[in-house]
Amino acid sequence: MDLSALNQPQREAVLCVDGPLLVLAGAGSGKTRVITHRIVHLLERGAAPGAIVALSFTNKAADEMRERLHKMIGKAADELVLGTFHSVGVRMMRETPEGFGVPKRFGILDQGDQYGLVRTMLRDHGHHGPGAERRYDLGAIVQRISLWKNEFVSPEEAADPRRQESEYDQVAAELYPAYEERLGALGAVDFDDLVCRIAHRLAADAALCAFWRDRFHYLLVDEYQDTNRAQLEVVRRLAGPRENLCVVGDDDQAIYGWRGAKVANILGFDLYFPRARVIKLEQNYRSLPPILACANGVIVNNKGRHDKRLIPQRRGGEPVTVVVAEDGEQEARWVAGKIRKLVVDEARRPEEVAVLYRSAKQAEVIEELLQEHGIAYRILGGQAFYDRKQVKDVLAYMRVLVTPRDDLSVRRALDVPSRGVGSKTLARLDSFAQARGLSLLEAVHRARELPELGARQITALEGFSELVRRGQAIHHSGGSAVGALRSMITACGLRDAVAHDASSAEQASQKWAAVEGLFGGLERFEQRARDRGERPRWSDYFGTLDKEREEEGDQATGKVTLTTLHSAKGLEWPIVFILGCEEGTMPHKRVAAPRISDAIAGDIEEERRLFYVGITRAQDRLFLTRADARVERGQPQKRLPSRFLAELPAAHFTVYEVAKREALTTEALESMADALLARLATPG
DNA sequence: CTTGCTCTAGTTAGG
DNA sequence: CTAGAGCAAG
Repeated sequence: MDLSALNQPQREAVLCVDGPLLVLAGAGSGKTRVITHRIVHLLERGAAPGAIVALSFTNKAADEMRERLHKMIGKAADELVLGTFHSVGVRMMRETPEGFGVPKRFGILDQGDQYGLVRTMLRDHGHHGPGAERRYDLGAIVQRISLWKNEFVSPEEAADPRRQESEYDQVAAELYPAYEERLGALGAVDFDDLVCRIAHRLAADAALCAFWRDRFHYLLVDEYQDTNRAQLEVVRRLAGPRENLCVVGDDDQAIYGWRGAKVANILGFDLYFPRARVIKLEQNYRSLPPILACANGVIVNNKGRHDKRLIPQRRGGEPVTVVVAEDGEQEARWVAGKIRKLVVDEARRPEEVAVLYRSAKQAEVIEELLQEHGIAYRILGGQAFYDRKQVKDVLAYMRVLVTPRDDLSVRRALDVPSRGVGSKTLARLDSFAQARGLSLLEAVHRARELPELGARQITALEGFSELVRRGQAIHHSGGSAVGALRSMITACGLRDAVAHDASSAEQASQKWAAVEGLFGGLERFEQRARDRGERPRWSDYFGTLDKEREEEGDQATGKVTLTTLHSAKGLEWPIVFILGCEEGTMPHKRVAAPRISDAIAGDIEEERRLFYVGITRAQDRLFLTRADARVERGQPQKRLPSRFLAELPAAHFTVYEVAKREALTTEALESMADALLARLATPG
């Protein structure tokens, strides 16, 4: 392998294969390159591809890694164990289910199921519904249970009054054992189990641990600053005394403390692995010097961190621009106008531009304006396509069609659109099915046999039963499953229900557009299978929904990116805007004013890291915008500049005030540009 | 069981 | 201001 493209510390990180290694990889320091080269190096030294495990946090990151390796080593890349902690966890559990104490075919609860479970448990325990003196935030309860599991706090320990600081801790501790029991009864695990159960069992079962240690000889962990306690434990157990472990991360980019990540894992790496070697990658190839000066100037204000800084490898560059607008509207107009100038006048490609913000809602205004200006955009973060209610509903129908024994999906389909089948009827069907060992759908087909059901309910259930039979008839007679799905969806009136729920015609068509997008994805999948002369394997489709979205629906080319700061991590653009650099937004006000439902207190240093992550996304030009006032909850509010702006080194930024007059000038320019464009667009 | 009114909260994400 | 959730009436 050619190592000449690497700098000295990068080369060391690639070659240092014995013992534990911590690579502190600053933003833009060529981290991915180190990981891929290291893997290739291991292979060249004779490691079996299947013995190399590289763990990451998202499927997307894992796929990108595999893609890069594919280019370097070809087919051998397919044998590497590259995946998320969770996906590798599933893989291990499927292979040795008895070792991990799960049934051969265990189910995995998604967040919706999990919430549903906790909701009913709250009710059963009298904390919800009539007579309850308090309404609990479901998410806060679920989060606590999740955090406990990941920190190996047993239900008994959680119930210890000494560790209960709020009412929420009490209620969560009360439900925790019942929740675990219920999971067991369902033969299912939740996402947390995919990691913490692995940790538990590897610790408790020496033979099992030996088996997996023998399989996985070389461990790599990416984004190590995001690992939690359970993930650390999995890594330790798998590494064993051999400690052939390389972790890569950046404590300055730790922004997931609120979901249980422990910066201590990376800060105290040498405590857990005393033999550890530490290599710092500080040379930054991404950004121009003023941007890095700002990044360094901000991040040095944090206390608990590894001492390091970003050293520019590029030259030149303009100072960072701090843009001050009078209000949120003006801020948005200025940004959108600037983007248009960049794209129209300076011929920058839209994909070179990104707009970053703290919370997903901030995208709306920009979105609108970009639409007005006819500039294409894509939105990262926020609610994922497959999490949207309409999409989930239609997907439930699809599952009823192709995997009719999937009770959860039957339940969901039965519920939407409303057809007069509520919780009572469902409970009766459930016990009927349970008693005879039937699936829920079979019980629905035999609704007539249930004497306790009302005539209305029976009619409704028979309607549903008929709907499904027709769909299945089309599907099984060799017709298109998606065609069958379409006819079911049309017949059941889901579209009307969506229209009815929406608050405007525009919103209705937006929501339905998501459904059409899903149909499109399903059709392409079906078509591809046909092209190969096979029957579509829907279980594969359901298993790779996210990838489908990435490949089909989310092409970045020709589009400006709008994203939350969190989702921006790991990405980069030539031109970056960061909106709302104000107290209350960044740092977010909830950090200063926590709630009793907050399981983890906010952390000002984490907010600073988030800002730092934003800054370091920019390659060439960076605009930090803020408004002096903003409409909040319908009322205008005065806003103060973010304290982080005061940390920028004076020599490396300039302030640009969007005065009223200039805003007018901007608009005047815009309308001139419009006129010009219109003339250009008209032939002759 | 569904509908419509009232109340409340309003960060960040992923498997 | 607005979306989602809970509650009381049809």
